[in-house]
Amino acid sequence: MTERDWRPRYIQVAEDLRDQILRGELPPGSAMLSETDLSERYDLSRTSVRNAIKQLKDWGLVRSKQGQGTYVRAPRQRVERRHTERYQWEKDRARLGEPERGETGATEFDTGLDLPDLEFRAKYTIVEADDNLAGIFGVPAGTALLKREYWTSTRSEDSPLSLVRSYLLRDIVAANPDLMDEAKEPWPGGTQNQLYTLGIELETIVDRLTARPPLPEEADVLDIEVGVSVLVLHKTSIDTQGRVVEFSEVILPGDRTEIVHVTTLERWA
Amino acid sequence: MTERDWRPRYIQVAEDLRDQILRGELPPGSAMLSETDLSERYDLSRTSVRNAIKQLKDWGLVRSKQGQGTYVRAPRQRVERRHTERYQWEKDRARLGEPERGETGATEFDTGLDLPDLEFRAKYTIVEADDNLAGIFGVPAGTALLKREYWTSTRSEDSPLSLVRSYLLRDIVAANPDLMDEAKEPWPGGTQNQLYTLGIELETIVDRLTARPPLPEEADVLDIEVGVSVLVLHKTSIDTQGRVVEFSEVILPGDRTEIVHVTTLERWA
DNA sequence: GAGTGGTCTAGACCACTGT
DNA sequence: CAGTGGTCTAGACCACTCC
Repeated sequence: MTERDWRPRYIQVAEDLRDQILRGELPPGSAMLSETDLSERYDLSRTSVRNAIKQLKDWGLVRSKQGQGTYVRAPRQRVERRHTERYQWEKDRARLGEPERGETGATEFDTGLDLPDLEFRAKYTIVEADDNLAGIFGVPAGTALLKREYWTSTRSEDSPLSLVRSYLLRDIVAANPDLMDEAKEPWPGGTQNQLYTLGIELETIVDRLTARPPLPEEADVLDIEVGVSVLVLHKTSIDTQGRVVEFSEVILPGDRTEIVHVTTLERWA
Repeated sequence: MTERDWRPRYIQVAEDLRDQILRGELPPGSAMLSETDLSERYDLSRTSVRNAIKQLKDWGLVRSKQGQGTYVRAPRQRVERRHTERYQWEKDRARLGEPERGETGATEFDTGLDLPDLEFRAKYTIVEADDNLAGIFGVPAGTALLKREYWTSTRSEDSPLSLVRSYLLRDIVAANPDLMDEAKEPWPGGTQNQLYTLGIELETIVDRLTARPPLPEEADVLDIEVGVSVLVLHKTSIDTQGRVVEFSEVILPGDRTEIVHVTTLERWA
């Protein structure tokens, strides 16, 4: 750390520690000096040192555990979600019989993931459409919807890869009682196959993407610091008749998710 | 604020103020009580009150100005980036003559925005490809690249909508000296038209999206708090011969940007 | 000059984790 | 138990803005 710097001391400390982490002197998983040690080391009060550590948390570089210490975060396994290909792939398989679908070896569902070792929990409820959902589906507010919530994770890690809230019109789904039974999840073939059993063919899927800091409960469930961002995906599925048949909100941890979209352009003559 | 709560006082204060903001009792733009006033009001030290305010900043709800006060942030105008349509639209116009392109009334370029009142600054430099860029373009490390940096904003607001770092192979671009002159920006017709003057036709565009907290300098330039997220878009443009001809990194403020991708599925027979 | 937020100190007690 | 981070206090001085 250089002398004579006009910036706040705690920022200088934060940057010094950041550089140590980025240079690999403080490898992922290693413990930092304790706050009291750091305050001696940098000749600062513990409050200022905590300020510096707060910065590092906001940058997503460290995490603290009460009673233990502060550790350098390991860059976690990043997961690619190739939406363009995935949606078509799911559609291609939606009409196949269950054996063929099973043979793909993939647990296919809403998240677009096809890792072989996925695990998830589901919860179904019936809710009434609020103004926002009513607008999306083009139905009156108060219309009954089937709300499906998913917590998806890989078996190897316990922190979920995604949180999903998915909505379907109850009156449409009711034609196949199996679809209203959360115990039937994971449905082999995914949502598009579920819709196929109702005679619905999807034609268009619209992804809308934003980023924001996680809500406290999301940070908790996804096992991320408040200083890490989440991707918010609003996915609208439209069938061949132009009806909105499904809407889902997917919350993804920004530090481990990469969403891929491929646009193929028409050739010039 | 209810009595008897096991959570930290500063969190309770933050939530109390958050609720006041969400209920509209503290409208956007209004000043909050000063830190000293708040510490009297809640019977807490100024440090704890500052802790609460830090929370509100992390949630993106308020901003402080030294010497003035702390103000409720106005929810900013959200900008939609409809990538799927945009890329094709840009390609359709790339071959038109300049008059026709001008007639569309849009300043078209890399960001995918077509607001009529866009303003931006550009900076061109020649750099050598690092390992990462070399891998993307499939060229040896050290190959000369034209690096173009853009700061885009609307004329009505002074905070930029996006930061763009775009890379092109210098040896390809050199065929048209106009393209290496930053004073020629904004190029009517955008990047696809620039490439057209070199005889290059794009066929595929790959968008890769992630979210993370902003770096300090990004937060500064985009005028967002460190507690607000940014969307990071890595866009790779591939021509009809499968060559990567452009790579760009776009930084977008997560609180005002929504990226839209439309996937059209093939019809069942 | 008065008031604001930004930084910083030198303490204190607590909850939690290890041994 | 000792050591850790989490919370909190009651001060202080500073840079900045507005009047």
